[in-house]
Amino acid sequence: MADLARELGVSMTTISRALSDHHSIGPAMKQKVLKLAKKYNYQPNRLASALRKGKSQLLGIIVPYIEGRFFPSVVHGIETAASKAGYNVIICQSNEDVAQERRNLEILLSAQVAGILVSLSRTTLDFRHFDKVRSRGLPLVFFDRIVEGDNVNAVVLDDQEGGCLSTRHLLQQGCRRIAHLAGPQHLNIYKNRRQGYLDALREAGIPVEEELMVYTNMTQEQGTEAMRSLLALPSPPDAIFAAGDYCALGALQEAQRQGLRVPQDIAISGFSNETFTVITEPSITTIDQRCEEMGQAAVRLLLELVDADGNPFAPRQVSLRPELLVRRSSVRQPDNVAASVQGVAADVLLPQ
Amino acid sequence: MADLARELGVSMTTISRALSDHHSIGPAMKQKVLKLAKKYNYQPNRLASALRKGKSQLLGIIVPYIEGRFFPSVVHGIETAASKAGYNVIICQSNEDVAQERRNLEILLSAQVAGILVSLSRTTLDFRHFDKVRSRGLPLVFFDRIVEGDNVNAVVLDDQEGGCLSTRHLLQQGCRRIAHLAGPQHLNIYKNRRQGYLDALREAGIPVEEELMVYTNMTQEQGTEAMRSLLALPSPPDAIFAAGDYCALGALQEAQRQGLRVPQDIAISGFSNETFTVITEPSITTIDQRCEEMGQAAVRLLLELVDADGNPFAPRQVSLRPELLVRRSSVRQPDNVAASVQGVAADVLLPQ
DNA sequence: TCACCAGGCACAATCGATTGTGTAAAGTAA
DNA sequence: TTACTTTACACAATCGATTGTGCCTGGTGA
Repeated sequence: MADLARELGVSMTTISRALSDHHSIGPAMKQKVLKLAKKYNYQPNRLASALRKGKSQLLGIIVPYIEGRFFPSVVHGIETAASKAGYNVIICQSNEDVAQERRNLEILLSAQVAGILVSLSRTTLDFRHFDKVRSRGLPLVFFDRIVEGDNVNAVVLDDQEGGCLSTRHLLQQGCRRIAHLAGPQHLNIYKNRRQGYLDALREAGIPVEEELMVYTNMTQEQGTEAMRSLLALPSPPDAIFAAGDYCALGALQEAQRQGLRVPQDIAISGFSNETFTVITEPSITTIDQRCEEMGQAAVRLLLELVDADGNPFAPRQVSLRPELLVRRSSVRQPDNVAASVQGVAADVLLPQ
Repeated sequence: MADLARELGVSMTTISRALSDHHSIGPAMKQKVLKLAKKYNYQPNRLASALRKGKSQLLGIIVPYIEGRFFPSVVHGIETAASKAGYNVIICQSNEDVAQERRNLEILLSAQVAGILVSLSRTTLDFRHFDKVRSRGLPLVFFDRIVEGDNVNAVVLDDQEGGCLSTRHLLQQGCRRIAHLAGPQHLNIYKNRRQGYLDALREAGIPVEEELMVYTNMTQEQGTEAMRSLLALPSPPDAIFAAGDYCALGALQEAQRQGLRVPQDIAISGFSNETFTVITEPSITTIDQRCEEMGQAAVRLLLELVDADGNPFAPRQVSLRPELLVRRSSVRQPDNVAASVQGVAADVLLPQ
C-alpha cells in the first residue's frame, strides 16, 4: 500500500479508502488507485486488516471428524456457502473428545474468527466452554449434534419427519405390518426417527406392535440379527423401516439369504443415503439428510449473526426437511410412488 | 497483555518474552507471568503475532472438493498432523476449476499462511500461478494430483506398485488368465496401475494378451459391460484386476448374473478401498490408497520446508506404498494369502 | 463580498504482539 | 579498585491496514 501511495503521491489513507469505496474519495482518484493496484497485483494483508477491524474473514468449524459420508458433505456445503460470501473456513476436529473440543474453541477464539460452527463431540455433556464464545459476542451456530434448548442457534434435520415419510411411503406401498429397526434411544436422532414411525402408524390407524420394534446399535450385523428374529415371528412383517442404512443392509442380506424377494415379499427402507444404497441389489430406499443444505443453512444463519454485529436477534432453530429417496427395495406399487415423493423442497423455520 | 504488564509493574516486552521463554527473562519473573496469564486466562491474539512475525500458524489446503472417500480422508490426515504440530488448516475447494484454484491461492497468500498443500484441479494445465507462491518463498507441497517433474515437492501413492501387488496376488491364487479393466490412459494413476499389471505378468513370465485388457471410464456400468465381453471370449479370463472399485463391482455383479461363482470361477480385485467393498457379497479385494498417511506425509514435508525457513532443500517426491487388502472375492488358495500381504508398511522416499 | 457547506484528502493514533537496541544492576576477573 | 561481562528489563519502532478528526479548496446563497 505504501508503494501505491508513494507512486500516486497521496497518503495511504486515500489508498485504503479508495479500495474500500469510501465516499470521501473522488471517483477520479478511485479509478487511478484501482488501476495501479491491479497493475501491481496488490494483495491486501488480511491479517493487518483483521487486526485493525477486530474481525477476520474466517469462520471456524468444529466437527467430531472429517470422515464417512455425513460430515465431509456438510463441510463441503459450509465451505461452498462461506466462500461465496467472501469468507474462508478454518477447520478443527474434536475426535469425539470434549477436551479437544475445548482446545479447538480457544484456538478459534485466538484466531479471531468472525463466527463458529459446531457439531458437538459425543463426550460433550457440559456446555460451559461455549459461554466464553457468547460472552465475547461471537456468533455461534450448532448443527446436527446440537445443544438442546431454544436459547441457541442451531440447524438440524427433522428426523421425525424423516421417519414419518419413510413409514408413510411403506404404507402407501400396501404394507401393513411394518417393523422398525430402532437405534439407541438416548440419541435424539434415533428417538425422533422412531417417533416419526409411530406418528405415521397412528395417522394410518394401524396399532403399534411392540414385537415389530427391534432395538439395535445400527450395525450391519445387528440388522441381520434383527431380521432373523423378525422373520421367525409367527406373523412376520411385510416391511422394514430401519433407522440407518447399514442396519437396513444387514436386514436386506438376511432376507435374501432366507430366500425372500425384496420388495415383493418384504419391503425395506433405510436412513442416511449412504453411498452403497444405490449399488445394492435391489437398491435401497432411504432418507437423504441433506448434508450440503445443512452446511449452507448453518452458514447463512451464522452470517446473519455476524452481520447483526452485536445486536443479536433471538436464537433460531432451523429444521431441514428430509428427502425420501424411493428406490427398488420398497416399490411394490409403482403407481403410488409419485404420491410418496411430494413436498420435499422447502425448509421449515420453526418459531422462536 | 497490557493488563498483565500493568499488574506486574513491568513492560509488555517482559510479558511477551516471558511467555515465549526468552533467555533474557529471569526464571522468577517467568513464573510470575505464567501464573498471572493462567489466572486471567490470557489468549494471545494470533493475528497480531502473525502480523508482526510475518508468519501465521495456518496452513492452506486446496482440494478439488471435499467429498467421496479420498479427499475427506486426506484432509482428515492433514488436519490431524497439522494440529499435532500446533498448526491449523484453512481449507479451500477448487471445484475442479483452475480459475477458482487461482483465486484460492491468492486468498491463502493474503491470509499469510505458513505453507500451502495442493491437489490440482482437473482443469489445471498451466501451473504459472504457483510461481507466485514460490517467489514469496512460501512452502508448497502437492499431493495426489501433482505437477509432474522433480522440481516440486510432492506426495503420491505408488500406483504402479499397487497394480503390481494386486496382479501378483491373483497370480499367487493360481490365476493364469488375468484380465485388466483399465482406466483412461491419459490419467497417470490409471496408466501406472496398468503398468504395474504388466510388470507383474512379465515377472511371472506370462505373456500379455491384448484381448484381456479392456479400457473403460471406470464406472460400474462399464465394469459390467467389460465383464460381459470378457466372458464372451472363446477363452475367458480366470481373474479380473480392475483399476477401480466401482468398475470391479460392475464386473462382480455381471459375473454373478451369469451364474459364475466368485472367486472360485473367477477372482476379482479392485482399487481404492471404497467403503462398499467390504459389504458386497463376496467382499472385494482391493488396494488401499493410504489417504490419511498421504495427508500426514504431506504435512510432514510441508513443515520441514516451513522450518527450513528460506533455505529450502532440494524438492522431494514421496511415494507411498499402497496396501493390498485381501478379501473374499479373490481368495482361492487361503494358504497363499499370507505371502500376498507382505511388505506393506514402510513408505519409500525416492531420491531427489 | 462574506459566510457557510460539502467534497476530497492528509495526519496520526490504533489494533496486539514482537524485537533490536539501550541501560541499569549485579557479578567476575585482574 | 577498575574494567569488563552477564543478567534482567524497558524504550520505541514495527508489521499493514483502518479511521476519527482536521484542513484546504471550490462552490453556493444572501
